[in-house]
Amino acid sequence: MTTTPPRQRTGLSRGRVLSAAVELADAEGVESLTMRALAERLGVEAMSLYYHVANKAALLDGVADAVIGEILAAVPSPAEDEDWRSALRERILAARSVLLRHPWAPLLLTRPGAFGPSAVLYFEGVLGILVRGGFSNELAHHAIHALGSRAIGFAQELFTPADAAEDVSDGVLEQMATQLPYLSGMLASIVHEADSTLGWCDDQAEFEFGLDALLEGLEAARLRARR
Amino acid sequence: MTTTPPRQRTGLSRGRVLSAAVELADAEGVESLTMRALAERLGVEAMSLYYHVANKAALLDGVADAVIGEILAAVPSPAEDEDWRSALRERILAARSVLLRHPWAPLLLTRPGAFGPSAVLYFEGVLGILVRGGFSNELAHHAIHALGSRAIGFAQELFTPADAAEDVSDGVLEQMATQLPYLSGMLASIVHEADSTLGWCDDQAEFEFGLDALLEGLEAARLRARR
DNA sequence: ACCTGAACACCGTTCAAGT
DNA sequence: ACCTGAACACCGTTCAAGT
Repeated sequence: MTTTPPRQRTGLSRGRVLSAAVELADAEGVESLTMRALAERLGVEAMSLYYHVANKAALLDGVADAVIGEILAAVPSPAEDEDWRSALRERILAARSVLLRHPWAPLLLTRPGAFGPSAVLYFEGVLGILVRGGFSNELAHHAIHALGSRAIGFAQELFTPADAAEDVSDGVLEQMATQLPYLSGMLASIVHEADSTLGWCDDQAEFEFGLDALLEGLEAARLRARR
Repeated sequence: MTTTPPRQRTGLSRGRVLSAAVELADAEGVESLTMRALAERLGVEAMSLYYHVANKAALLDGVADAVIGEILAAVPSPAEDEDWRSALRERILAARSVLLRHPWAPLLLTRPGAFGPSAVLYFEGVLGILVRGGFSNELAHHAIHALGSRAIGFAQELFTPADAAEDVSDGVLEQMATQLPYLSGMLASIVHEADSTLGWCDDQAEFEFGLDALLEGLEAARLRARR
């Protein structure tokens, strides 16, 4: 009898495949999450993965739901006396703190098939907070749509003045002023803001501002509905 | 002298490559937008594309900006006497109507490099509406972040009760009731809603509800800032 | 039941070469 | 200046085969 090498001999499983995929994405980025690289990380041949996962799309769906599972574990259960707004705010910011550890997750979460069993449980919690807080089923449904990806802790943006910031260094801002008066004015103002010490925008602060604006609008809608 | 075949002999250009890419994505989906397929559509060899576009990433960035260019052409210029809220609402809904013709566009627009010259012009317009409407540069900046992808007409969601709808047909809803009381309650309510005739959710109505909630929250923030 | 090896069709991209 | 052909490294996935 020869002793096996000190590699794990537990055999694969869907769970081990998915958690290895999360680790790989964390370490090397999603673009490096290939069937072959994942197999190598598990000390196995690429084709072995197909026994535990139907195909690459199913793998990515599973990884997305695994991230939401991680969120579920991190999310606090609302206190009895807490109002809906701060309970929901707390839950969403907890979800966000998990996503910050997995910057690649939003890409997977916005794929069509990403809505899995953990997502169902997560939204059950969100919905419970809303309904117990006085939202009708219909209004709570609209509220969840209104939150969009913010409900799970991320906001998709494409406005990145940071990219334009490089060009602003020399006299380009003066040149911009005639063609883009509002943007150049805003950039000039923001440079002088004290609290934008690192980078142009404080992502966390912007996320919370947007979340609070939305929550305020939803509260107004709730009050109107009660009449 | 032999006559050339009736194919366009204009030669390639960055513009022709990009508009052909948009057409291809519209017709076959983004996943079919490969360098080889795009070349074939243009009656040219795949490698010829690299003369007009640095690589595939640059191609996708260009396509994303081309879509925003289309949005720019469709967006109305606000009337003189229009208040910021309805002017911005109108602009965003016009952007959305363009994106509905390119369902694949959000995927490209949320890529890191998608913020191009047309996006700059688009946000210059948004910012102008806000500043003329009484927002300070700082608050307008926060407002643009708060709008996120909604500013260009789409909302990223992953809450798709429609996917769960299939399973609800038989007695599963009763089975759900104990484990997922809130979701099963909401699903039961929504089925009975009159105006959800086709499908579960009216995407356009949900988008407008979320947009209006956000605009209401932003207006409240503006009023607070003026004091 | 679980894993493998060889092979296939398809990518993006390089490089030297044509006109 | 603009386009091409052949080749390379790398994908996801099939299939028949091993244990």
